Amino acid sequence: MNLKQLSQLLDLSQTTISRALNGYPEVSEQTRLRVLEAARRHGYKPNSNARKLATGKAGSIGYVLPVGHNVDLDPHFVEFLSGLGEHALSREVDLSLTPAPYERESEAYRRIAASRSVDGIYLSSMRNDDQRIPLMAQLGIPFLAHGRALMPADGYAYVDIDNEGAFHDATRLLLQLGHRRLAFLNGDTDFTFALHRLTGVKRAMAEHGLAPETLAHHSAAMNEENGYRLAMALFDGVKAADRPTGVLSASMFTTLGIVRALNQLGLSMPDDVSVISHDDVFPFLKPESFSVPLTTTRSSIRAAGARICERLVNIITRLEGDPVQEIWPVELVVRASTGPAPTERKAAQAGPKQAAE
Amino acid sequence: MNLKQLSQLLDLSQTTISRALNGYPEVSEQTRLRVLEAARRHGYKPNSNARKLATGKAGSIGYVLPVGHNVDLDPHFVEFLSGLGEHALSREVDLSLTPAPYERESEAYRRIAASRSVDGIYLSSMRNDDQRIPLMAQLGIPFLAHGRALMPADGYAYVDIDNEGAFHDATRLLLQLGHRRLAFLNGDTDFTFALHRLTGVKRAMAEHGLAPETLAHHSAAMNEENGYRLAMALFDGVKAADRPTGVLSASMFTTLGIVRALNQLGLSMPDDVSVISHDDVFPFLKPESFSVPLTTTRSSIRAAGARICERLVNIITRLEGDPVQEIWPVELVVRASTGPAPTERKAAQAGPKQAAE
DNA sequence: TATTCAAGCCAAAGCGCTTTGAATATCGAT
DNA sequence: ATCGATATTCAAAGCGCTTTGGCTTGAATA
Repeated sequence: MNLKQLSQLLDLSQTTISRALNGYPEVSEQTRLRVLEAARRHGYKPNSNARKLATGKAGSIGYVLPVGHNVDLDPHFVEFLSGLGEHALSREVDLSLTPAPYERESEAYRRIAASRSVDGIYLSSMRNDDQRIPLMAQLGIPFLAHGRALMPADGYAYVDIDNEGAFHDATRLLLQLGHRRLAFLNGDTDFTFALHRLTGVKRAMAEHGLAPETLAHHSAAMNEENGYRLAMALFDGVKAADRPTGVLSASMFTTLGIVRALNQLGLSMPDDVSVISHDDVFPFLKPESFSVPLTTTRSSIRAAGARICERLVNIITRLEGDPVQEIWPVELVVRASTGPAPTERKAAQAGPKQAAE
Repeated sequence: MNLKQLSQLLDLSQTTISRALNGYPEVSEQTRLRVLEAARRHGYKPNSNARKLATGKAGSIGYVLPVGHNVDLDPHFVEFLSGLGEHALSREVDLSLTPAPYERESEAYRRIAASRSVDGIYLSSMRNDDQRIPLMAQLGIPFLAHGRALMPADGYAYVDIDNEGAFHDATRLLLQLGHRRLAFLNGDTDFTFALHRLTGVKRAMAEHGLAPETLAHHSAAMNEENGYRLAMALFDGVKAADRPTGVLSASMFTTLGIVRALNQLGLSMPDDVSVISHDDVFPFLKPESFSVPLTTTRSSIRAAGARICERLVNIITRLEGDPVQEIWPVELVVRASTGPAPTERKAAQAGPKQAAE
């Protein structure tokens, strides 16, 4: 059933039907009802491609899905998607995923832009010197970044969280608890968020007079395996006086690995080691779901998804004019995985003594 | 830049340009080269909506994304998506996600079908009496299910894994190891896969002369929390003679919770309890990533994603005629989390004695 | 030399919608 | 009875592509 057939059926022009269906005022209420009813009865839905061609609107948001053998879409994405989807629902937009290998990413963006298959593009996993930002500007397609690049710091719209602040505060907590030997199992520093976090950690250390070189910093993909491997390297066979007592972890999965390593080595949390993890608020893996509930820097990636959808739609409909940079504060939630540094505790038990380190 | 402009530029008809670009033979090689070169230089890409309208092909696969407050998209989806995306890339199709709350799911499918915005639909999370199968047939849109429904068992195309066989084999292993008190922390039995698995477990038990009522079976969403909660209910404060010695777990996340509970209760794996988990092969959480490497029933959900994309494209292009039901075997991978039942071991140590139970 | 045929190109007709500009009907006010 | 305003409807022109059917060539065939 298409417009023409329906119009013949009702003995009305296509114009009137189209207007009736799309809520234009220049249609009598009686006609509109008749049209609506007939459309419903015959299950008429406008052909979306024809409509898109006629209006020039795609009614969808685009995303380039990174694929390839070394690329693992991580579980963050699914949470993000949930948030996006929730909001997209209320705005009646679809999400269009275009798979592309990382090497041919820009080609994919160009194709999407030139073929006008989407109204706007959402960017994620921002890198330090992200080429996509100038590209988007050049292609003249509305876009919104989740996270920011380091280099072209301004002039484009993004939603990000305060990664630096979060890890600054987390580090400060460890320092306040007396920890002096810190480790940071960071994500891949090709990504800006990882660099921001590192900056936060170092800033807090500097504020407490600690040399940045004393930080054991490791950068790797955020998964269980790497968490375990790096934690083992940090703790296994290292004598107590030399090993870190405070560990910062970039993701819940990394933390899963850290905890396994600690368990295996018979080190306890927080007595031997305090751990603070970043938590993107996964419903399937919560900080309470650890043998010792984790102290975390918490920021819902799902909420970010919803917000990004909202803003991207606004950008597309030109409700949002000048590019807005939005940075969300991150909450530090103290649970049981953090405690006084071992030396501190010992000192406290033994009575006044020299300060640690 | 559109077709018309390009055609004027080259002083050729739109027809010829279109043919040259789409690889039709009735264009001289020389002309084709000229067209290709000009298109590249001016960055011409056909408007995808116009092309879709003209051809009636959408060049994309549709998926209805379940959203809502009680619906958590789980990490399985992201793995599945990776597989799908990898294959989609080679076939040059996009993936179109339409968010919809579960209650208004069928409306979403109807809209997608009527508006012809996609060429085919992929269905997942199949339920026992899944309404979508008759709906799809009624709407006359090509589709492929990941998993199957219980009721209309035939007449539609699906890719599924042999859940029954997998859990049968896993159960048999436990029984062969002498376990007699079994527990199964299953997924939500609204879903067919969960029912199939239960059937597998019971069949193996029957084969070994065990009454199905002796199985401690619990059905819940597959996450860490439920794994922990149910395992605690099973083991906490229950005397050794009464508690299960063999546990089957529906997912790695559930298992994460089970392991936490066992650790907390001081029960060891596999000495006190043997555990077999289903493993969908997540790159971010592997069976080796447990304090005791897990025995698993393994089936890559990513591979299923790739295969489903492949077959769906075949169905769309009518390369695949009659609906094919494809059921993948599942591998049982024995690692360290399974061992002889405690009573068996004791009996073996103490010399010949009566058989367990 | 006349005929046939393939190669290469084109004009125009859709695809199914939205939207412009114009036509008609209605009605109170003149 | 006339006019302008208002409400309602319509025919037709796109949107940018693909595809049908036909038109020229020039070479091969008879």
